[in-house]
Amino acid sequence: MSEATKETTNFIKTIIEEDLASGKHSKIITRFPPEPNGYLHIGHAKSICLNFGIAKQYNGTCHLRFDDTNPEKEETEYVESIMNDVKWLGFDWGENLFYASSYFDQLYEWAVQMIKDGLAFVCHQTLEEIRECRGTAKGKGIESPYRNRSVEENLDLFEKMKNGEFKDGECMLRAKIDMAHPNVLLRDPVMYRIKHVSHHRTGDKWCIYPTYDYAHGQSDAIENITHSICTLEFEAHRPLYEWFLEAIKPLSRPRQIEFARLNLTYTVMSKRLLMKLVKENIVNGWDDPRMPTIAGIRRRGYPPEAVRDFSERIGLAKRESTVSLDLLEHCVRENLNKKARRYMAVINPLKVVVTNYPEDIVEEFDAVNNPEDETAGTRKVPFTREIYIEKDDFMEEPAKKFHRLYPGNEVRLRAAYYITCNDIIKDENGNIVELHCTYDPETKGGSSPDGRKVKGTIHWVSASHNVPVEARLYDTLFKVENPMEFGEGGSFTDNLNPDSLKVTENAYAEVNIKELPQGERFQFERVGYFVIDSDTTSEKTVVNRIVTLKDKWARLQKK
RNA sequence: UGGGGCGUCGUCAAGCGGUAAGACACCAGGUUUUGGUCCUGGCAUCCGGGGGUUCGAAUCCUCCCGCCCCAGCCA
Repeated sequence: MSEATKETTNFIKTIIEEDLASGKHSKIITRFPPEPNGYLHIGHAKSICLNFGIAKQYNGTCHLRFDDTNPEKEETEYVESIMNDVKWLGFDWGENLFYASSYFDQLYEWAVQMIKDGLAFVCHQTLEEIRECRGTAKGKGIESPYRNRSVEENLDLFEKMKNGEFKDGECMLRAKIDMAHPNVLLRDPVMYRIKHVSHHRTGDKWCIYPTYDYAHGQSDAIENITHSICTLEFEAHRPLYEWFLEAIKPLSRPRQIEFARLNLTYTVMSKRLLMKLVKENIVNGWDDPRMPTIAGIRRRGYPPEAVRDFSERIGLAKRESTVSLDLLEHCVRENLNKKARRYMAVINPLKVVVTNYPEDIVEEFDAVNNPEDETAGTRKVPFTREIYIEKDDFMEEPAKKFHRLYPGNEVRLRAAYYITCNDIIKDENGNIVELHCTYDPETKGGSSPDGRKVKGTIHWVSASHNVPVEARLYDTLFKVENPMEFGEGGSFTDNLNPDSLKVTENAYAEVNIKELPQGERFQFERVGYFVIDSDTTSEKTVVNRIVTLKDKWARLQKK
């Protein structure tokens, strides 16, 4: 079950294996090329795992390259968060940290060469003129009147562009391809635009910046990338990617391969929409545990190994798809089940007085830390006459097949004693405020010498020896599988789940919780997996629910 | 309607001419000091649809249908 032994195959790995077998490549080099203009999300995690995973599997390398060709949107803050996220996922780019902006000189030289070869020209058309001349999808385009300028004039003009002699948008460098090409991207695409804007790395050195199409393939070539893996929407760009490579003829010829990006049920993945959730304070920042951002799932408590496992299990193909959140949660549970220690906590307390138990005694029981891992050992849990149990674990009038606590029934308190419910104490409004039970001293530790069976085992916390916790119970941010399905004139925010976060009022956990460091993941038995949140202080312990346990009883009740 | 892609179980996804892997979900049982975990069994006579080629097709040919991407000086 370990992730390392569970590697599957996919069409990209097949291509790589063929290239290795044929001798086309002896070393595989991939790259993860984020634009530093936003936070990474789990969709990026798929790409990161793919690119770094392939490099690892085939003894190659994977570069981290910031695709920073548009200074208007990019910031250093983002490059830091991106590096942090990649590291958290467990990948290491070693010495291979690059920036497209490092290649601006080389890119410029190549552009000059292209002008000399008659493959590029400076165009003075306006934005509107370009748009009109590009033609419609079915009609042909019209050539720019500047298309046939002489090499000398183009060289002179391009130099002036670089030297800042033109205003933003006044002119640009275009590739000379074919205005009648059926693929509109090949109708003399823009290579350089003028932006008198400081760049986060090159400062004011440049006022002309290369476009994605002109920069990406060449950056791949400079880094000797063998397989340039990107998402489906770039498929139509591939002919252009190859055209530039053919025009420039760099030593290295990378190959672009496209795959379908990840979509997940009950969430949205677009940067624009995630930005809106943050900007409008619908969530509490980029690292809100309900966000699909890497920062969000990290704070939520998802283990990076589970994310990697998920990434491997979803497979890879070219057909667009939406993966069920169930699979991600399954990966998280599977990972945590084996690693997370168990503790007890009562989320919604109901007081129980064990009437035949001495008043001034505190007994300590040994509780198993993790039934899946013997080496995890045991811990001491204090037991007293007054305890809390979960409200849901008691029913005055038991439903069918309910085998927890109800009048006259005996249940096991996990790791402690068997108790039987004798009395229900209610307030003037008829609300149950307290239960009176009796325990059987012979059942110490949770088993009876006579071997009698109890059907239910419930968790509990001492009413006097505990630590109050603020438990943040997270659910999906949206209440429907596809948040983008909304009515006319509506918005994806119409599908927000009003119960995506519930904060407990008076939850109590066993004292051992106090020792756990921030970021520690564990299970509250029978409740779910939790993590110590960064909002925890010496006065207040805050825990986030990572994921619930599967609940067969809840399913039974629905029937 | 121009160009580029894609259509296999509820959701992902193998399969590449020899008679539909696997995972998640779901259903039914068993074990159990977590109604958790674990274990056992079930779950596409059928591969978007129609024709054709072939002893034999999800895999080849053909026509049709559906969905996605492309008209930023974004990536």
